[in-house]
Amino acid sequence: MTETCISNNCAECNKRLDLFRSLTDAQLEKLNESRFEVKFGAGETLLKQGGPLTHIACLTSGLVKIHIENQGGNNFIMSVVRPMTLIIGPGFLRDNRHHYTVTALAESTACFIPVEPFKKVLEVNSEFALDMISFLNKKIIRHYQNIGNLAHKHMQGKLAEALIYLADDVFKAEKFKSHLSRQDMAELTGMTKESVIRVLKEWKEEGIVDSRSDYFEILKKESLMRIGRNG
Amino acid sequence: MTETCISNNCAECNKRLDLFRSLTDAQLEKLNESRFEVKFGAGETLLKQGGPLTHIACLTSGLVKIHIENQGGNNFIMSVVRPMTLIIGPGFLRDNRHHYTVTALAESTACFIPVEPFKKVLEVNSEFALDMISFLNKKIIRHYQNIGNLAHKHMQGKLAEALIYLADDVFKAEKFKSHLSRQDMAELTGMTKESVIRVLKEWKEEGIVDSRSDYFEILKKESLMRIGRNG
DNA sequence: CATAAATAATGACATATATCAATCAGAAAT
DNA sequence: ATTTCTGATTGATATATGTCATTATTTATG
Repeated sequence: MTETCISNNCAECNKRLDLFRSLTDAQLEKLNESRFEVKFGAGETLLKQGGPLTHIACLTSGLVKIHIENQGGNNFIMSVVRPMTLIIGPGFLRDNRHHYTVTALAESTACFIPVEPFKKVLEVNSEFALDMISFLNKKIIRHYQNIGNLAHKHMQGKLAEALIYLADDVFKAEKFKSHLSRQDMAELTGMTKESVIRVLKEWKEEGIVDSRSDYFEILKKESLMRIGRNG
Repeated sequence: MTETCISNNCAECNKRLDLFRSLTDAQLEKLNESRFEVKFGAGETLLKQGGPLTHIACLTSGLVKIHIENQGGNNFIMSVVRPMTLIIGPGFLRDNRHHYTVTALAESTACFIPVEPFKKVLEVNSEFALDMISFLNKKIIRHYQNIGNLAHKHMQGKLAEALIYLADDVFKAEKFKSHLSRQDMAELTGMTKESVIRVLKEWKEEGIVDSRSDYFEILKKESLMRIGRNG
């Protein structure tokens, strides 16, 4: 472990990343050599859209949102990311710029690895390269969901899909503390915060979803899934 | 050339694909061995969402749309694809299903290559694998545009972005015959066909875009880009 | 050429959702 | 405990866009 490391998660983080399962010890070591960890407070920016993509990041603790910023301050939250997830933007092997911003939702730590050694390892380990392609394809499938939701669904459908995404893919529980404000929920769904509030109120009255600030509990999963499906 | 080949494009198509630039002759031959070509009429389906992803496709002539189908018949057109483009969906190395449908907009021919030899070549040629990652990242960047447009832009902004996409990325000209119906334009932008018609009429009166059925001519590119940017 | 069919265009109307302004509640600070 | 501040909530209103019905235009067909 290098002395730049802050948390004891860090030494192990590469080994625990599923995407790195095919790496040899020597290859892991190559990545670890130049790795360092940084701590972020809630609201702080880990990576900035438009900025240079010099490192890949791995969240080791906390919670972050990945969002694209439009002109006019209109954000869209692409995903909410928990620890042990690799963050590598589509600028990699393209323009080497960030195409999204990553912001901490809670106090978080992230491990940074320069792209060069990462690229070198991809070049010599084809199994890893295929895993990387699979990893990107998974992200693309998720984008299709986003696009399908935004293109034609009504508020209820979009919010239902967002809550199911948080429950199933992010927090893996029916009750969770999201660390997301109403404004964040709006940016996750492409609605306004007022509309989020109104739909949430409606569902609380109907006993479908209970919510208090950033805490959510899905009470009638089936109903919510039906609302999501039917738009 | 195998005897299943119909057009003389086919024998050369792999060599002309930019993505295949790093392949050796032997690797190209490996892909060519099991390659075959199929002809499609306008409106016919090349690949069906949900169906098995057994082959990758390369459009050799014509024009196709790649679209995702929602329950309730709500489509969204992700991209319009011209010849010499590889079509490989995100089900590759994941669930081996198609996550979108590909439909011919005009009479088209496509070359099909089984995924297995393709995967084998990826395994032995790391430069090719990196090119593949770059190719996927390019698609992801395009998805971000789609998402940004759908999340917060008004009709004029969305339609402007769509026309600029067609002019710059697909047809590479300010005048083009799109082969897209008003319904297709609606599905490309997440609007209704009536709204597309109304905005197009408005722009014809203002001299920004001229249009007759599936023919478009962008007259004031600057204005259109401003509309697209400001939403 | 005449007819049918499909697609495009128009207009009237409904409604979902954004916008704006005001109030409320809980957290943080003094 | 009191004040301050931020975010949540509510309500009134405006408006963008969808829906539906009708007519026009183009394309296909016998």
